[in-house]
Amino acid sequence: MYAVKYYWGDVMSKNMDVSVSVIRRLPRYYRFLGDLLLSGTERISSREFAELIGVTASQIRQDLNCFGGFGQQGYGYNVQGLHSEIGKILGLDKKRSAILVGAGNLGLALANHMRFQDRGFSLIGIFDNSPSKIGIAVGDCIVRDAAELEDFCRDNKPEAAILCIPKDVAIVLTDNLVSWGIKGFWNFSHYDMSVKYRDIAVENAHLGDSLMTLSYCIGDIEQSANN
Amino acid sequence: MYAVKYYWGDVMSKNMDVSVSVIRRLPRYYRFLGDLLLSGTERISSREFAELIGVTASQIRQDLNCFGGFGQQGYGYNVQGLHSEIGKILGLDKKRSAILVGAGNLGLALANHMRFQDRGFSLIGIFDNSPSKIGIAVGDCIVRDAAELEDFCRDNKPEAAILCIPKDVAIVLTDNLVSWGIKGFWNFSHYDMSVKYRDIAVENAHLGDSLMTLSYCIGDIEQSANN
DNA sequence: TAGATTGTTAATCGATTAACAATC
DNA sequence: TAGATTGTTAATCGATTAACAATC
Repeated sequence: MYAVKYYWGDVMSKNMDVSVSVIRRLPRYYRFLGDLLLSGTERISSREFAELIGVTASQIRQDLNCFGGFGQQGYGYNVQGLHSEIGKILGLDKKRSAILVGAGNLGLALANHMRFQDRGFSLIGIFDNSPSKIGIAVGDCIVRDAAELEDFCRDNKPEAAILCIPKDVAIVLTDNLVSWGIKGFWNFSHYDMSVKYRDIAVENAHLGDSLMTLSYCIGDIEQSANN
Repeated sequence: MYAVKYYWGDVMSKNMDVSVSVIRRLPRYYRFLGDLLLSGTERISSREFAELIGVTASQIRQDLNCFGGFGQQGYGYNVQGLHSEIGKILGLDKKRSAILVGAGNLGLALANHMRFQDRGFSLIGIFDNSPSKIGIAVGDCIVRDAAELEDFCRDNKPEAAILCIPKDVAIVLTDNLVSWGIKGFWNFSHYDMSVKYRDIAVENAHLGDSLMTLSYCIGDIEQSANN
C-alpha cells in the first residue's frame, strides 16, 4: 500500500495523508518550540512563531491543522503542549529499533553522535564486514559481523536500517533487509533505492548531492555579484 | 542582493534565477548520467532517462531547458555531453576552497570520506578548539587551532565553511566567518542560520530533522497497515 | 463585552504535467 | 522523406498565502 521515496529535498511520495512538504517542516517547528520551552515561554501566537522562524503565520496554522486544532482562539498556542503534540505526530515518543550497517567514518560518527533516543529510535546493532571493525565497542553496541544480519533481524526485529555503505553493497543488501523485515531506511549510500518495494519508507541523505547544491548556489551568488 | 536559506528539503530562497526545486534535481541527474557513462551508453532520450530515474520526461526537459538546449530533436541527449554540461552548471569543474570547522566525529568523517574534489570544492583547512584534536593529520590537512581562523581566512580566502560544531558555537562564530569572507555554509549544526546575511548561501544538513522525518514515515506506514 | 487569534475557506501563486509544433 | 524526440507553450495540479467568520 505504501512506497515513499525521498531525495535530499526533492521528494516523491505516494499515499501519504499529509504532504511531505508539511512533514519536513515539523522537525523545525519542534526544535524551535524546544528552544522556547527552555527560555520559559508559555504561549506563542502563530504570528510571533512565524516571525521567529521566518515563515508565514498562515503556513504554520495550515500545517498544524493537518493534524488537529492545537491552538485556542484569542490566545494562541501553548508552547509545551504544541511541542509535545508535534513530538507525538513525529513519533518521537517511540523507541523504534534501528540497526546501522557500515561502521566506516560516517557510520561511527552517527553511532557516536546522533541522539537516536530523542528522535524516535533506539540503536540496537551495528554491522560491518571488515574484521578490523568487528568487535569494537561503539556506544552501547559492539560491531557485529554483517554475516549475522539475518539471524539478528529474525531475533530482534529491527524496524529501521541506517545504510552507511558503498553503493554496490547497498544494491545487493537492500533486498535482503526488506525481506528480513526492515520497514524504513535512512540511506546515506549513493544507491537510489527504487520504488520497487511497497510499505517501505526511504529517507535519502545524499550528502554529496547536498554539497553539489551548495556549489551551484555559491556560483550563482558570484555571478550575480559580477552583474 | 542575495540571501538563500535552505532547510533539509524545505527551502526558502530569494533572487534565484532558477528555482531550488530544479537545482536539487540536478545532482541526481548528474549521478545517473555518470552511471550511464560508465555503462557505455552514448545517447538517451528524455523518456528513457525519465523511466530510469523515476520522474516524468516533461520534467527532465523543462529542468534542462532552464539552462539551455542540450538535446537534439529526433535523437535525444548525448550522455557524455549532458553529464559535462550539468557538471558545469553545478560548478563541479571549480575548486572552491573550503574549511571545515569542528573536528568531531562528523567533521572527521566528512574530511576523510567526502570527495570534495568531485563536487566543486577543495578542503584546505580543518579547525577545532580542543587541544586533543589540534595537530592531528586528517587527509592532506592538519587540524589547526580555531584561534587561527581569522588569520587563515585573511591569508587563504576560503569561500565555503563546513560547520560541524554545536549550535551555541555556531551562533557566535557565523557572524565572524561571514565578515572574514565566507560566502557559503554547509551547516550541520542545529543553528538555523537566519536570513540576516546577504550574498550568503546556506545549505542546511540537519541530520536530526531528516531522522525525525523517517520516524514519521515509519509511523505512517504502520498506521496504514493497521487499517 | 471587546480584543485577539485561531481554524478554515477562498484566492493566488508556482511547479508539474501534457500537448504539440519545430526540427533533427 | 518519415520517424523520433526535443524545446516550449498551455493546462493542470498542488502548495502557499490571504481573508474572515468562529470563538476563546
